[in-house]
Amino acid sequence: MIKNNDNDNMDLMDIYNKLLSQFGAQYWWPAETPYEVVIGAVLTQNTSWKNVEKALENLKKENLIDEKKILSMDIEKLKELIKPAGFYNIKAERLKNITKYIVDNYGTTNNLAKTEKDINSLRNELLAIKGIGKETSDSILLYALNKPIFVVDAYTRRIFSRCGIIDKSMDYDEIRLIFENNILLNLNVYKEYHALIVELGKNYCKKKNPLCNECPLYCCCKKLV
DNA sequence: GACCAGGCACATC
DNA sequence: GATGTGCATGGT
Repeated sequence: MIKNNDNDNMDLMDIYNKLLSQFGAQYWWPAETPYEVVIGAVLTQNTSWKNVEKALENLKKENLIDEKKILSMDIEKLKELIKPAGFYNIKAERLKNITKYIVDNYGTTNNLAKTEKDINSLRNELLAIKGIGKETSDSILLYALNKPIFVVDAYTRRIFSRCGIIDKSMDYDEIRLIFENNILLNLNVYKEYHALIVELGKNYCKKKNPLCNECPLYCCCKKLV
């Protein structure tokens, strides 16, 4: 897929293996329960994970990682607790929205994970919730519900367009399908690949350093510069 | 002080 | 359909 002097025909699985050997397994998502994944997925929208951790810690201190408690609690109190994660007014609404969907239709996130419905049906249900877009829904499907769907985020777009594998103009699902059609259909690979992309992005592929020769994928990118 | 972070909805053209 | 903007805190 990529051709250059250092790596001929590197495909998406080669890149996966390269990242895995560089960074090691990430064991995502960092959460103790599926519902904590749901909360984290909403809180991390356009927000660094460090800030999300502070908000999650506030909720954990009061034993609030619980669907019924979040649903019934005062929204102003919820805003206060998640404030460190930013955008707290809209995120409190979004947490209420998705939690109401879970409780009304499945009771708990654990029950939701056990449903017989296919991935596409579940995805459409999640996308119908106000505040849940594609990345958030797919993060929940993959990491909370253990459904094999590839998560595309800003790092995925940035890194793989710099590598020339995808085009910047491609929309979310086009990019997602490129990955799903070119990597092993394996839950663990899906989980690790996205986590490894984030790890790579945080360390080497920020907006400010578009090309860093320390980057494990430098060999793939430099021909493009 | 500017810029950025594991998005999303909405307005406008 | 593409592009722009508001939402907000905390780290670099």
